[in-house]
Amino acid sequence: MATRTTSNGSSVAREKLLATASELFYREGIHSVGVDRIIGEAGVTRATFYRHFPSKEDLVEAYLGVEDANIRGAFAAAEASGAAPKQLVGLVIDGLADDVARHHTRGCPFINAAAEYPDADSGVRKAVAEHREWFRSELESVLSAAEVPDAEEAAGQLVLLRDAAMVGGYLDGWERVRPAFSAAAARAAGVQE
Amino acid sequence: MATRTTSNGSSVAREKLLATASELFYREGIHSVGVDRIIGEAGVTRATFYRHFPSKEDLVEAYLGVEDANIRGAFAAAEASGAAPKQLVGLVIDGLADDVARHHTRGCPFINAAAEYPDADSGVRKAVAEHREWFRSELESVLSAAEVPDAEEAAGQLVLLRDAAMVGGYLDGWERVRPAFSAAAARAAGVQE
DNA sequence: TAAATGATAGAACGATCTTTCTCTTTTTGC
DNA sequence: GCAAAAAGAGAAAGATCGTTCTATCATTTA
Repeated sequence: MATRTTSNGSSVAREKLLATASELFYREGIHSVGVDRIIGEAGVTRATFYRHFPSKEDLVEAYLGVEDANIRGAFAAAEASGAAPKQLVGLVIDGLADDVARHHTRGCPFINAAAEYPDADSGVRKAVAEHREWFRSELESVLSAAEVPDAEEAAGQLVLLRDAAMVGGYLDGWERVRPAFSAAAARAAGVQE
Repeated sequence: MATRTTSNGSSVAREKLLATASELFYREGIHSVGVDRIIGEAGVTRATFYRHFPSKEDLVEAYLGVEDANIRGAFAAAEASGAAPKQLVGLVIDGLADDVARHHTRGCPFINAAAEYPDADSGVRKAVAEHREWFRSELESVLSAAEVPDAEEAAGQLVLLRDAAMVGGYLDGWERVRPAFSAAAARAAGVQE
């Protein structure tokens, strides 16, 4: 009786593969996780895997797509909360910190992926570049709306700080990074701590 | 007539292996570079490789050791320059920036390695942790000597900023990161820009 | 000079990698 | 209810992975 397609028309096997791979790629790295492992834990056969993803790299790109969509969703939710522009800046910064502390304790999926893909022309690196470009401009528009002076420079600093928070949270522990991040982010965005 | 040991008593083959591996590991990632590739480019045989490094992981740790030694050397050179403590802070910050801009354009070797080694108990991750611990305390002592108020917090911020500079320099290009890094680093260390 | 060490050369191990294939069963869309 | 599509099951390809081995040759050390 088990259905084979999910409510939004996608395939159950595909979604299971993507969820399993996302978890494994993030937790253990991309080259370290083989296709056998993914299909085993997803409870799916090899043929099914290759029906949905022509190659492993397609799956990797889909994984980054999931991470990208998650973050875009978080921004969209914050913006839909009806907060005033200046409040939104604080919400975004708190949201970034909360994300590092609770969900991304193994570093940034994009930074980690880039460490494994040196070729800047590869699909993976293009996905990374596009995500970062979006993130930067999204921050800039939030800061602009809040009338932060020199929003472009401030956005650049926030990108910098979030990269550092991701890396430091992973390698040194979030508690050790939190004070420096909070102070610097608040100052960069021109809000009181 | 070619000698088999180098001037400081080490083995020529070992040094060639280490130099080749360091280059390849940094440029292309660790799991992406196989032993065959390393011995091929080093012009050394498999048996020689395993004589000097019982396993690939030993070579990886030796590679991180080289990177660690390079940075320690740079700090030692700056300290031996005879600059006054307050000048030394500026020298160090400039040195970090210069290093990112010129030598470490593929990111931080330690951060990249950690992305590929999720097990915090592994030898690689221990090497990463030790390096970061040393780096942090070294910065703190430089800042303390310059009588920077709250050197511990300032050191934490500089670690953060250097991580970010490494990552951002690799993924976004150094020119895009430089302004934010320079401004934030100078402010964190309490020196004028 | 003799013995010990280090390096060369190359085959080969078993494991794992990504990918392709055939065949059967189940579910979906019309 | 029927044809088409999706998934299950499993073998197997071919490549590469890290590692071990047995030889032979060159160099260093005693």
